[in-house]
Amino acid sequence: MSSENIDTRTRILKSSLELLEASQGRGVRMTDIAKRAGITRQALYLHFATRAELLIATTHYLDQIKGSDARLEPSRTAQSGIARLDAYIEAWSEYIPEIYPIGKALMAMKDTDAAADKAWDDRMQAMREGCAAAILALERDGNLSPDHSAEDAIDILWTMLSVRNWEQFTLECGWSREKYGKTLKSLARRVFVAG
Amino acid sequence: MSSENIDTRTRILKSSLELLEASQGRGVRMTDIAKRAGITRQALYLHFATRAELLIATTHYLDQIKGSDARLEPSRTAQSGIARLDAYIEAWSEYIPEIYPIGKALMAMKDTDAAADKAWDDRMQAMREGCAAAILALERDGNLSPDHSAEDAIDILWTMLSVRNWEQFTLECGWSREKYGKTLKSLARRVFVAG
DNA sequence: TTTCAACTTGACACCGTGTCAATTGACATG
DNA sequence: CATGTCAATTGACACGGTGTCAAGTTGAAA
Repeated sequence: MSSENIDTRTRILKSSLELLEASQGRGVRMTDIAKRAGITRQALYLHFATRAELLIATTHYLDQIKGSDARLEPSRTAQSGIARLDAYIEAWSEYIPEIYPIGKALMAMKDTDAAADKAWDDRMQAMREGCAAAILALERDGNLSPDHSAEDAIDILWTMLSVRNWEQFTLECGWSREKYGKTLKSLARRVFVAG
Repeated sequence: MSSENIDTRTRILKSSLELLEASQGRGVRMTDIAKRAGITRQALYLHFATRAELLIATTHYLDQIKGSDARLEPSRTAQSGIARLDAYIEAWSEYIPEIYPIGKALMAMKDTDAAADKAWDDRMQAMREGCAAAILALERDGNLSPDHSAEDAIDILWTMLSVRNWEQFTLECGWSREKYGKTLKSLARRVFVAG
């Protein structure tokens, strides 16, 4: 096994991520992660104080190995507000499936664990920045529909692009990634672009 | 106390509902419900086999006392597809805040309890019928935007009106009930009505 | 050869759900 | 009055999952 001399902490994060991905974030216990990392459950606590902390560390690990969060950036280079909106939705639709499993696990703890709640909220707040940037660019171009204030438009885009919505479209309605991306882009144009 | 000779089952349901409403569906335990109903936790199980079953019964109790579900009907009498869409969104925006607390509790069990999962899914499937009726009426009028097939439009409306979205708009974005209703109606027109 | 850190073993606490057996108290019926 | 029934009580326990603790092992570095 190539993974034998990897440092333990990393092996834990890798195991955590693999299990979460395999189960779409549902039903992954500390025991399972420990087993897969080749250590005891108790040893997990030598590296992470709580399950929430481990889950949060797993998101950072994911970002680090996939550079996922960086991929949300390129939309900033787009010229027009419309292009920026499109680019952002495209990037986001690639990104969601990757964080979904770990996001799901974190969301499941929202109600009982303040740390998990905050960690996920922070992520969603960061994603809101991207929505705001797109809407503001649209406004600057004079292309924002007069139906909504910029603030409202941001709320709407942010909600349209929520992970819960992605979950419903893909998992419940059976939409493909392509259909999701294509439809949300068209929806966003229709809702936010004037005329 | 006027509630003393009410039949126990009803007293339990009443307590369950009150506690769920008071806490917005979060952290209500069997013990709490029993205490409020004036019986022991164990006695709860003489009336309901599981927590999920009690929660589900609570939704029926809520429908019964508030006649909430019936209020989703009047949109059927509306003339045009557009009026129907409006009426449905209006009724729904009145309805959501009422079922939200118990819905929240049910949703929290989705991942671990199959019965709760199914019960909530059934509700959402019923609500989808309303969405379908509105979209189909719009299509019959020749007013459905050519951007979407009827099926896609139903998926989209259904997701737009999801409880999770309502939660985000009102709880996270701080929208009032009126703003929610008004904005969703305007959004729906813009997205679904041709021209 | 000692020392230290990482890890193991095994036990235990806490919470919330669900279960069970034995008991109590009220009420109805013969 | 005795008997039975029914709803509820008391007290105990199981289970699953998280988190904790004390004592022991192992391997590598100093």
